[in-house]
Amino acid sequence: MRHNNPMRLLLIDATGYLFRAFHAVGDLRTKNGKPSGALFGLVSMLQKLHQSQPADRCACVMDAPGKTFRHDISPQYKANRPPLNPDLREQIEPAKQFIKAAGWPLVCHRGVEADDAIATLAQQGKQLGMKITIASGDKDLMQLVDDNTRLYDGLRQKLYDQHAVFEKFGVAPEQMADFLALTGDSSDNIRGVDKVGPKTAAKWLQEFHNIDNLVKHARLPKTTLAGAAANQLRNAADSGILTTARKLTALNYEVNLETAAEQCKRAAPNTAEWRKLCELYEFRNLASVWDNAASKPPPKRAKFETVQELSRLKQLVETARRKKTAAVDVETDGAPPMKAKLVGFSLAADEKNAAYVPLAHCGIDSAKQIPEKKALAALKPLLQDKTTVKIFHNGKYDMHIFANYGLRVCGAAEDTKIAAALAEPGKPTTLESLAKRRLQIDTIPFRKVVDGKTVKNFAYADIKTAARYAAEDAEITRKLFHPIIGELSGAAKKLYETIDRPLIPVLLKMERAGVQIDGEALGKFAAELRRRMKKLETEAHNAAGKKFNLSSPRQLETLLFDEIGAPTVHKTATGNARSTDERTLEKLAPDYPLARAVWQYRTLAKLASAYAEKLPRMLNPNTGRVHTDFNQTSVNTGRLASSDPNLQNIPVRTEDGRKIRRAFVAPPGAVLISADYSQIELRLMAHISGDETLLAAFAAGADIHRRTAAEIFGKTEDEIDGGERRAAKAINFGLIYGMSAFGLARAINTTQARAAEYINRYFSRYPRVAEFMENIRKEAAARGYVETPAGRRIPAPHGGNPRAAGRAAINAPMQGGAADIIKAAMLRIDSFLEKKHMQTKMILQVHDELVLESPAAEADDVENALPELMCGAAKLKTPLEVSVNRAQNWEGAH
DNA sequence: TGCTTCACG
DNA sequence: GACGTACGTGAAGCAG
Repeated sequence: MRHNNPMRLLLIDATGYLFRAFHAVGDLRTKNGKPSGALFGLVSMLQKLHQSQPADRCACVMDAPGKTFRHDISPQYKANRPPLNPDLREQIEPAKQFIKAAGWPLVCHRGVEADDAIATLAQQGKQLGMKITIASGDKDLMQLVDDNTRLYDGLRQKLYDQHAVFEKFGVAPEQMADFLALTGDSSDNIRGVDKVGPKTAAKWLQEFHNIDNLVKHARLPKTTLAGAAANQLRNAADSGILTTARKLTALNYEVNLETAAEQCKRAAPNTAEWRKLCELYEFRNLASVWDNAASKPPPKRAKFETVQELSRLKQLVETARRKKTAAVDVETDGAPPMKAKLVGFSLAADEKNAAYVPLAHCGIDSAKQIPEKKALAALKPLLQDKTTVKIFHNGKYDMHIFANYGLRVCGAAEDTKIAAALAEPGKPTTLESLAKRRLQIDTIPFRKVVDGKTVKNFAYADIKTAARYAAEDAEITRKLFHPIIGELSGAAKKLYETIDRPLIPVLLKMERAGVQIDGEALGKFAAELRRRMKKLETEAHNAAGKKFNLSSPRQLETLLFDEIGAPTVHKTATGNARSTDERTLEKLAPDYPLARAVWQYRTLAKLASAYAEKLPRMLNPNTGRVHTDFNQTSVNTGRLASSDPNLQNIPVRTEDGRKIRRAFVAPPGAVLISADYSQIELRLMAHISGDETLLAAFAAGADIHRRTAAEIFGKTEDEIDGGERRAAKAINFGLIYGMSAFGLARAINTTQARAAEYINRYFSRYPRVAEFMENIRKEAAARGYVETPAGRRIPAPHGGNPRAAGRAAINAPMQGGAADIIKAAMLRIDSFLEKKHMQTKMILQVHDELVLESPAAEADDVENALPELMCGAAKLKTPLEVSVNRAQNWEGAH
């Protein structure tokens, strides 16, 4: 037995996955009609399992035809199963072929159910001291969980240990067989005790531990087990139903298998066979999954060097220019991009060498560093060489740093982070994770170099350690470039070359331009907010009868629900607490002064701390402006995200909130111009669905909500009242999110039945929209992704709540499509401003809105040009519409 | 670090 | 029969 480093055994319930995939993926077929959905689901799951649950031994276990010992116990066992779907049956044999081609040991024996084979292998593994993971979603297998055995539900990505089993069922794993016998199992046609469901079964087993003891107590003359369920328990015990059920739910740990757990070694994948199968079933994305890991040797590592002589740096620059490619990476003191100081840079000038050039390290080893000015002067010809490709990973950051030193990056620049986000949408794009995933290289973690304590920032790292880390970053970036770029094809390649890559310098300009903030006005407003908060705090303390922290949901929960006795409105998302969110407080406000005071306090607290006080602190002392960071890869749908500070969530909905927006100002002699797309996501829905009624409404330039109301309420637009228009607006809004009757009912404060009726009427008036919703759900499940009209792939969530996944799939093409369009518009606007040599600058993007700062003399020309620049960014079946306004501040320009 | 809440489109 | 309940973010403040 190995104690320190136990062997890991992975047992996969392949039959279970095949069945679940068959229902989850839906009707996917090859072009000549062979069903392939279940296979696709199973094979992708197996491949993911292999990565997420690494193991020394593993087995794919499948059911085999034939009667088992359970049929001898009860002839009814599984007798209620409908006949196997022929499409599913057809996929069982190919599933085995895929498993074999991947090199996984396959365990499949006539007369042995997968569950029992897994139990037997797990038992063997335990005796050998292995750590066991069972990959299955089947609750029958929960009984195998113990100190060394976990169950992993790959579809839901949930790992069950003893604690998690108890959490879910209310019983320990070793009680699961009793639990299932009591509740019965309709899918296996096991009759349990009538009137006993999971709650009662768990309650009984918590008190009496097992069935024998439970039945014993149930038969005592003075038993506490009374009521209908207890009577049924005695009946089931008397009639033998319970004994039979218990025999059926117990797993058999001793079935005959030809393979022992110890021998379940994974063989090398047969990549030729695998490719053949993938071609046959048209799984293009899966064909090459084994190529990287198995057949390719780990890449040769570069030689790392520290450059402390100017002449050597010049040599490297020459090499890079001769090679026409260089990977470049900067190291800084970690300050925000506009303020950060350069500490050093690294350069991978060819495949074999990666160099680090320390510039501003401050330890005892720092004497021999090339003077910063000389080093940058030597680097400049490379950064500005139009014929040499500069490869960065998140190049916008490096460009900021160089720009801080007056150095512009010109000519071809590539970005492995942006490219990776398009090549493998949804996967992490950090250098570290790409190195691991694509090159099988474990990089030195940044934390190992800069721990934040003894080494405050990169400048304090000793040069040797710093060089190893930094040179590696350049090496990895260079190694990643060709494979990632090579993988981009079709729409992804076009998006990279024409949208996402050219957007980098545009975003760089926007961030560097920043936005002017009236700090003084914000300071005054903050003081006012604090005064109003103080009053509300006193009110709340009086209402509560004691002092407490109004910002603590925990304290408020106790006060409101336990001490004051307000009714719970709803639980929090995790189900751990009674929510005190806005919805709750609003509901309780009329009856509970405490709720009303905290509700108002919260609103003000948010405005004060997140905006009125935060924004002036974010002013850059050099520029006197606020500079955000636009992130191109953090949103799966392709939207931009803004952070440090986030300028995409500046308040607008309330009067107090708009005061914040009023502090976003144009400098003297300039104006702010805001241009926003009207209903862009709804227009995309019209475009994608092709619904003629909806397209016609947009083509006619109708008030879309009024028109929708007229359609669903069967009236003319003139007859529509305010309430009806509001309802229609909520529906239009909800459509984009894949609404449910529940959600709509809540949004417009009506009954679920009425909301369902509205939705039905909508779909009968706009049938192609209903079709689109259904198709996109299916497509997401079948392919694992959906696409925007420009072909940007957005991964569909898998596992978790399938309804939520469907909604995300509906939303993605519209949210992502709008993002593609506004990005294209930004590029057009940037080119326009450059061509006209204008001083006007784009400064903000808020998903469907662009904000520009324009000298008064240019404002008319810009305002006139914007509609065409933005509306011409995409050709849709419906016209795009933009509204443009200008003012001295952002609020006024809206 | 995770949870809760809340600002935006 | 319970559960959860519109999509996508970033950030603050609390509590452990």
